[in-house]
Amino acid sequence: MLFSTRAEYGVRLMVELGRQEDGAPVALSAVAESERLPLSYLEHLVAKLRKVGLVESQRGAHGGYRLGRPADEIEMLEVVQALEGAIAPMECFEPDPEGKVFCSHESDGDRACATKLLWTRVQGGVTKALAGTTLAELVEFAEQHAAASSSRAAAVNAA
Amino acid sequence: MLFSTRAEYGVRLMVELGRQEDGAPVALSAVAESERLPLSYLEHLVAKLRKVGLVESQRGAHGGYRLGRPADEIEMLEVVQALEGAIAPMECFEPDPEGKVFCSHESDGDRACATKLLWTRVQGGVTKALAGTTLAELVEFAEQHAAASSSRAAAVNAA
DNA sequence: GGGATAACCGACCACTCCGCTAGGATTTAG
DNA sequence: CTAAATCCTAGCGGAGTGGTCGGTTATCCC
Repeated sequence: MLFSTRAEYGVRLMVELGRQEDGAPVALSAVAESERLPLSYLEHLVAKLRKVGLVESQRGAHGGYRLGRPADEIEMLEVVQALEGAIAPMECFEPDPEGKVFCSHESDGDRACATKLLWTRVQGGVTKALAGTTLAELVEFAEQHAAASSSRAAAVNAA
Repeated sequence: MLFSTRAEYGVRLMVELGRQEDGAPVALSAVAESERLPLSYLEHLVAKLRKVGLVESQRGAHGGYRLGRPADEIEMLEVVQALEGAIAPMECFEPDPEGKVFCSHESDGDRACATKLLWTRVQGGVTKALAGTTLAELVEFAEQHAAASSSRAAAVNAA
């Protein structure tokens, strides 16, 4: 398993927030119910997203969460990084501030990291996939899926 | 961390075997020493590689392991899969026999997997990177690195 | 044949992380 | 004031990681 459920749940949460096109905040309990996820666990995840500004919160009654930015300006790389921590294929890979990867064994002198070539490529593939996908895409995908599903349901009800 | 040390150690092992161009088997203890890895742990890893035919073993004195095929016919995807199990970005992704991904929540009817789009792309990126790299490439990379390292050492000795 | 060498095999173990719960404190709308 | 919501910290059971250990089998060399 490349990622844990934190990424899965967190992304689902972000999509759910993204579907709320007006700025009204969505209560976490609503998300928990519609996605059938444990509320108290979601609280931990949303805290991570809030810390990096991906979501904003409004406390008190009728409060909730909303996106910190428009969905089409949110790369999924940021989301997953906030939830899972830095994306590194291997223990010895420390994330360089500027996208580049760095192997902490490198200074060992001997050929410690023949594997660096491989992990660098893997990391490139992952970050490219994540950075190349915006939240808006996922929201649209979900919307289509929901429409298809509800029209199926309507057909069943009609029959 | 995308992968555990199993992949790291296992790949290092494969590279080490690949550097032995003649068919002579390499004792695991030799690999363990030159890569500074625990021998008894390597035994478990090499067992997985043997089970899928990536390496062959010769028992008894002067025995050891050799590659099951030429290094340039070994995709790293196979190696990593043998070591880490099927590459799936998320719990619900079951590996289809034919490269395609399949989400086990899909039949839920509701929009369970808006995230499928994202994980599919991620998985594509990873498998592409892994499948597009052969063991031969890594062996060559290690050889260059070793050459540079030893020539540096020679320079130091000469000075 | 008898060592020595090395692949095999299975059990076990400490530790960490994941997924989740519990309980409370704080803020805010009505 | 009170209900609803965010926020915060602590803990916890289970699973997986990263090994270790002891023993068994196969093979070469003398």
